[in-house]
Amino acid sequence: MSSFSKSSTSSIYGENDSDQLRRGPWTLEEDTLLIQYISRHSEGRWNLLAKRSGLKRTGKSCRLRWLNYLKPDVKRGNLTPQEQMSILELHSKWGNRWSKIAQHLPGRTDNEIKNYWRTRVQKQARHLKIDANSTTFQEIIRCFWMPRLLQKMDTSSSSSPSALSQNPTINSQPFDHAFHHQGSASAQIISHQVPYDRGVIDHQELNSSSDSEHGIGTSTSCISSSESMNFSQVSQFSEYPTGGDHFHASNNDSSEYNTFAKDFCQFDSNCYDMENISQPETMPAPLAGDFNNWVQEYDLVDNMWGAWMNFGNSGTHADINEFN
DNA sequence: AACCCCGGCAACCGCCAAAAA
DNA sequence: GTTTTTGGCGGTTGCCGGGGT
Repeated sequence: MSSFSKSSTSSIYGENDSDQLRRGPWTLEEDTLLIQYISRHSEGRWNLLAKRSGLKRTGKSCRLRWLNYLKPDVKRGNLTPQEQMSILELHSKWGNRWSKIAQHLPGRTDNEIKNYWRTRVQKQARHLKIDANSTTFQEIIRCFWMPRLLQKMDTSSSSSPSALSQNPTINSQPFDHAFHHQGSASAQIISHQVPYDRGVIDHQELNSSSDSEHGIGTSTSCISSSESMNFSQVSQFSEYPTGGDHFHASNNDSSEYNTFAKDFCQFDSNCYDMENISQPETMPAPLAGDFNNWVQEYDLVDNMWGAWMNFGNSGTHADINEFN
């Protein structure tokens, strides 16, 4: 149990001098005190501020409260698709450099971005039983999640040029091109972009596509990094079959496939939930027990399944045509 | 209605680097 | 040049509200 809960479950003040600092949630009075003090003396010198303002808080606590909550330009509310897109893209470049990422999202704090990543993005990784920092998951984000956001961005700004082109942090061209020239359904984008039926990966293409300076979408290949094709992460997919034989189970008799399908559909629905949009009519979620029909109509899941098989087969590619 | 579970988020902690003494 | 203080960062915790049973 943390010291925070200790103080909050008993008394907010301790027994001795050093414990006379308040902890836990801020009250309206404390917020007012802090705002008033900063309006008169400006921010900074947080320890001094804590002493002189009359707040029984540490300087660090005051700073945190101000920067993450009280500061006037702190933007509150749900992250827009554009902001989500930026986070995904910038995190792929910089990793957990939350403050650096936050600098590119005006009004958003590093804490908020960190929370978004942990509660939303990592949740998807857990559903798919993948390490959120793995190359594989990054590819899934790039191939699956980002096109959804692009779709949302474009539909929400239909009167203006492509929403993506308005985001300076994203190299929009390839996705933009894919979006406008391959149809609006994300399933189409994905099925065209994912070369899962390729047994050999073009490493020249891989190298160009993993150009970190340009970030996402610099290639039409979704399984793009050479690292991801080393199959060194097979152990991560131990719950999924590693033999090519399983892939023939396009009928309902493959429990492994069904497990994968369930997880994938959960991932899918979570993506929709996250963006607060409804699934397009062109790609409805499959009904329970009707998954195979859905698969045959929309080649989304079997593409992903093919990807698993590619990983699991150590390079022996699965023939996704067997599905259709 | 009561209980449980879970996700979101505010706030804390430890560590480290830069600035100040 | 050394020590102390301050500020910033990333990781973690636990409260709280909503939904499900």
